[in-house]
Amino acid sequence: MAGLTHALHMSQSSLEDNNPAARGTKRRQESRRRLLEVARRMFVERGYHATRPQDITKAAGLGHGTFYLHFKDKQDCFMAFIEQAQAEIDAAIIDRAASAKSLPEMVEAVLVSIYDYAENHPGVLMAAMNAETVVPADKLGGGTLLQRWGEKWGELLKTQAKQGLVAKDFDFVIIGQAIVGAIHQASSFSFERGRSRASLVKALTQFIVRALTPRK
Amino acid sequence: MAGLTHALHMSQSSLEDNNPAARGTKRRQESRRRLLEVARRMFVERGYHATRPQDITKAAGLGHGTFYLHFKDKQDCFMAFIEQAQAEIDAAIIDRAASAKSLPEMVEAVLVSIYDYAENHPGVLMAAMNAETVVPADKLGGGTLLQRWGEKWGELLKTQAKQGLVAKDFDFVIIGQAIVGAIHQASSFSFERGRSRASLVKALTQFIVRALTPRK
Amino acid sequence: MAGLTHALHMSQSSLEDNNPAARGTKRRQESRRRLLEVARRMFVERGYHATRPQDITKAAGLGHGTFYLHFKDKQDCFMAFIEQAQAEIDAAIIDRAASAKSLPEMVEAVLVSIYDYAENHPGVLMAAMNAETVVPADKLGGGTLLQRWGEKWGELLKTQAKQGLVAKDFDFVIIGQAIVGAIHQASSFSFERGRSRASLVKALTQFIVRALTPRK
Amino acid sequence: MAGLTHALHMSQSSLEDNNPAARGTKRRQESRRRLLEVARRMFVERGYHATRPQDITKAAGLGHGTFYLHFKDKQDCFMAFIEQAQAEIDAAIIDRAASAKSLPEMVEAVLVSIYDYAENHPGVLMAAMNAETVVPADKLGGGTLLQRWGEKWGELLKTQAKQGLVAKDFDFVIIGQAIVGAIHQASSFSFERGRSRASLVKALTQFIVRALTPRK
DNA sequence: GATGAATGAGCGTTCATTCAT
DNA sequence: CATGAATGAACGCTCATTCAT
Repeated sequence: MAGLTHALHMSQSSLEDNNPAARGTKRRQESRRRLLEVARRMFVERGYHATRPQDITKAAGLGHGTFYLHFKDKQDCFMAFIEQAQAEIDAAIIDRAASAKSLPEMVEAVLVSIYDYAENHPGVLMAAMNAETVVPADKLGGGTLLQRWGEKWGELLKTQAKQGLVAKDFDFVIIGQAIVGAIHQASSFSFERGRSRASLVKALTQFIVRALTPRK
Repeated sequence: MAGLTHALHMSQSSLEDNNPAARGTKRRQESRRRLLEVARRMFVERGYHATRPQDITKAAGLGHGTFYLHFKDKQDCFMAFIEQAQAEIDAAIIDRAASAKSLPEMVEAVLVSIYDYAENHPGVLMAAMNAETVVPADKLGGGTLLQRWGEKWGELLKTQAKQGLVAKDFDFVIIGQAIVGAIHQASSFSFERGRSRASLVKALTQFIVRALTPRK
Repeated sequence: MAGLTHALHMSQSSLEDNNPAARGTKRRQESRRRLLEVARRMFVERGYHATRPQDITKAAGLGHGTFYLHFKDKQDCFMAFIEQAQAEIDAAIIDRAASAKSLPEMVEAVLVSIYDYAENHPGVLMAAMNAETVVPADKLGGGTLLQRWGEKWGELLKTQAKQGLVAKDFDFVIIGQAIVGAIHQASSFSFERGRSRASLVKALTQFIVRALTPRK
Repeated sequence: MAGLTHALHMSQSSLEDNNPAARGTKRRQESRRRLLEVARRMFVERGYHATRPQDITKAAGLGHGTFYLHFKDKQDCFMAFIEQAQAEIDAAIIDRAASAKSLPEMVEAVLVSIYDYAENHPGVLMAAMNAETVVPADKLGGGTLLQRWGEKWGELLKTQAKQGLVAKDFDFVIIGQAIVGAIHQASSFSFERGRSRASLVKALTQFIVRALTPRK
């Protein structure tokens, strides 16, 4: 499963800046942290359009203008949130998937980690996935979160195919997308309908494994 | 394929009004038709937030106030558009899927009809699918378009399973969602990347059929 | 003196619009008139930067938004005021100058009419003259008010020179500017210092006439 | 030409402070000097309203707060610039005019020195002349730059008249203003239109000398 | 003396909606 | 039935200034 570990290392730029001058003082960093924390909560709970910079700063206990000390504008703040969230999500899923030993195990590991993340950070996953409905898409690093996941799945499956664990006659680029699409839609549905996580994991694993496993 | 034909008969409320007084004259109906036509084009091209009622009425050659003669508010207009679009999309897909004779044929028929629709009505499908990012979700009839499609697929597969055309040991509710999710994501990706429609149809059909076909 | 009568016919576009559709209803016209009237007063009394669109609409007894129904933005409103004022000033001065029979008479007529206008519309003349400190200059029609006046004086003097009323060996383009500059500065000074109008008119006429009159 | 040499000795207050405590260290003086240098450049290039204290301190390589260590507020800084500029301009013009031997020579000397200064310090002259459109006029020492120049011209001409070099029957207070007005307007026009400096100097000298020279 | 993060009143502007005509 | 002028709450954002460090 090592294939998953060459994770995405993108868009960390605004998360940490090694230039000591730009990194800012402790106070500055603390303000930014609080703003981003509040912004995250509000973007998730109310959505982008219903969240005003004023609301964010007020809830963070700061003045209106402070917002623009840390973010170019509202959109910039949203993107900082999205990048943070996507990095976090990627990390959470990769950590678990990396330890998987077989195809079923991997599918399960990914599903479980997604489910865990979604439970522990309600709404964040969905916000991250719908980021491109708010920001002109090309401003986000390399397409949708789902698309990037799909690409990783594709690469991963290609590797697995070489080892004979997955049928070789697939268009892995498309199949990668198909799988993450299946996971996404089935998961949102299950989650929303309050269905048991176990049944979801079982059904999806079964579906994906059957599709991919090579036949004699 | 009859399973698919009990289409959605929901939320027609604002499409036709049975109150004889309000049903209106020819002129009234004509105004509404033009408004909705323009609204559809604008919602698709510019998005919900970038479309103002003024823009719609102006492009329709009507006065601003006329908008509120036909729609309670902007959201109501958007929902009318969404309902119209969803009905249209459902119809377009059902028509073609209904004639399929086997699982592969059906998968292909659905894919082809989706692709055709998307090509002939650029943006409409995506707008319809992202409707819930604009309207509080519970106001839309019975969840997401994708969810409803997933439910239909589920029912359909259950029927097919009884006939032995599909493996019986699936949780069809979840698998229905998984399939439409796979289709959606793989399709958007292919479409966006300008990949050939044939390769998409082939890959997706292969994937879905392998997953579902019962093994000896 | 007919030279002065081919007055400037520029930038009337926003003062009156012959397109019946755009001309608007009586109510619309009335609103615009009131806005412009108040705007004029405020721009003159407080200056451009200290006048907020809100102040204008409030004093005009209208809602904030109404401002933007009639003017693209604050600057557009200012320019409408400037154009109105300049047209008015031009008219006021031309009317009187047109009846002059000799050089001294003409100088006096112009001075008197400027003085009259300045007294009856306090501040307007200065606002009109300093318009280019507020608007990027090239957006105003053909340079400064003073420059345009200077050009007219130049043309006028050229005509007079041909008739032998004015010395022929002048660079009339520059002299035109010099004269209006002299008038402007001497007038503002006199006006501000509360000096008698008669002494101003006498001194300036004397100065200009002596400079221009041909010697034997 | 001694008349011109009793230059303006006003409003030096913020240029040097005789309070020994506040006069400050070398470092302090150096900071102020740099701020004023940058401020001057920016006020000239961008104008008062488009220049923020932040821009000044940043370009000067100082912290934002430092600005208020040296200037009460933005307006105070602007006035310091204006006073500096006016003193500089006065000096530049007086130096040259002081050596003139006759009326034509003097007029020419003044024109040449103004032109030279304007070329060597682009925009400064204009900024200095329009200072009162930015600062409430009465805060500037003794009226407009142009007015003060006009007053000096008046005094000068009175002296010349006593010597019989200039006609005696003028209201020199007004004529002084008229002359600087003529110079200002003709010069700005020529400068802006890219006309030759020689033709300007010739035309203006001719005009002024003819007006003032006593007749037999 | 110097700093720069923080401030918040205030800016110009938009737009969904109303209502007199 | 249709109109379009009018509305005003609300928006995202700026910037001269303060003050704790």
